[in-house]
Amino acid sequence: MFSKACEYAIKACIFVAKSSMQNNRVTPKQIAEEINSPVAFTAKIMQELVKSDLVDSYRGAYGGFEIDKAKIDQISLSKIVKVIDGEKLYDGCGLGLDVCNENHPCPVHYQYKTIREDLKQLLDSTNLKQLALGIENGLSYLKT
Amino acid sequence: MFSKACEYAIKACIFVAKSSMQNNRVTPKQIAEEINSPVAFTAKIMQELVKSDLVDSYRGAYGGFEIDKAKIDQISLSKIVKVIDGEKLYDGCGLGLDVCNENHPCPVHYQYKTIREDLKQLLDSTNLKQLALGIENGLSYLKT
DNA sequence: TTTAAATAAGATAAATATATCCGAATTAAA
DNA sequence: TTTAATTCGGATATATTTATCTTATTTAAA
Ligand code: SF4
Ligand code: SF4
Repeated sequence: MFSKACEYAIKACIFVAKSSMQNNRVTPKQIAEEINSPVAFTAKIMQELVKSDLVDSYRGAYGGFEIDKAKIDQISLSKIVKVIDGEKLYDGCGLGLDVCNENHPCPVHYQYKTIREDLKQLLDSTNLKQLALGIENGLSYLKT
Repeated sequence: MFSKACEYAIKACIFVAKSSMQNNRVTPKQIAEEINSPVAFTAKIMQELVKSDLVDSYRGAYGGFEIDKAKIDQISLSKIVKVIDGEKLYDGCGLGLDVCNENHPCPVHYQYKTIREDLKQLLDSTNLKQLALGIENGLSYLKT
């Protein structure tokens, strides 16, 4: 479904969001510890998220990553997925045809279409605030 | 969604099924031509499908691949996907937690669960006969 | 029995995804 | 101004996926 990098990105964002709601910046080391991921790889992914303006970073002592509190409920899963995995889950073909439209459908088009629509809907309508609250309330977990 | 190998496998099976319905065996070269895939890689994938008993192969002159006509509507997409990509799409976690169940859900569990159920349902209920007929009737295409 | 056409199998290569390492730049505080 | 903590960027390493090549084996028909 998602690439490993994207899984890490989603979990990292949830943790950074939760921390930011508590006014704490976090380091790659803390993130990796919290989501059970390789530190350096996670740091690389954070850089992409920063470049794409989903996360803010501050260098130097007492620095780290944070997300503007006012933006936390504006960041949907789809924004994160698009930054890391691109658009293919979003509008790619179930069977990877180059040309992919209603007039030239692949064999699974009719079955797959509604599922892709539902997935889009899910990714668009789920934001970091909801997910961070889920973690805070013990309804869900970032690692085993 | 699916790996490249799995996309080729699905398309190849559809083409073999369609050909078998017309009593024609097909070679890897014909398959690759028809689904726009690399010949040798496609041949490797066909071997896995044969080993898993989804496809029959016949060596030597006038040989090739075919699917028992009586079995074509018994082969669901889920069987093919499981052979090539394994169970992870089927029961893996949206965010790749090692432990994945209702009591210890990942953050997207509640949103993702129904989509995964729908996808399962789709893969289980769609069989090669339906898909092959779709191609035959010009309702869908195997390549661009 | 010979030949040509075909799959099977194993080795190898190329491309991509995942992961690590290190030095440079930045910054707040002592 | 020095130090320690931090991100940034580039280089490198490893693993996995995708793709190719080469040889052996099988088989139907001539
Ligand atoms: S399912 Fe439909 S939209 Fe998706 S690739 Fe196939 S034809 Fe294109
Ligand atoms: S979505 Fe649910 S079932 Fe899937 S990995 Fe997450 S917790 Fe597990």
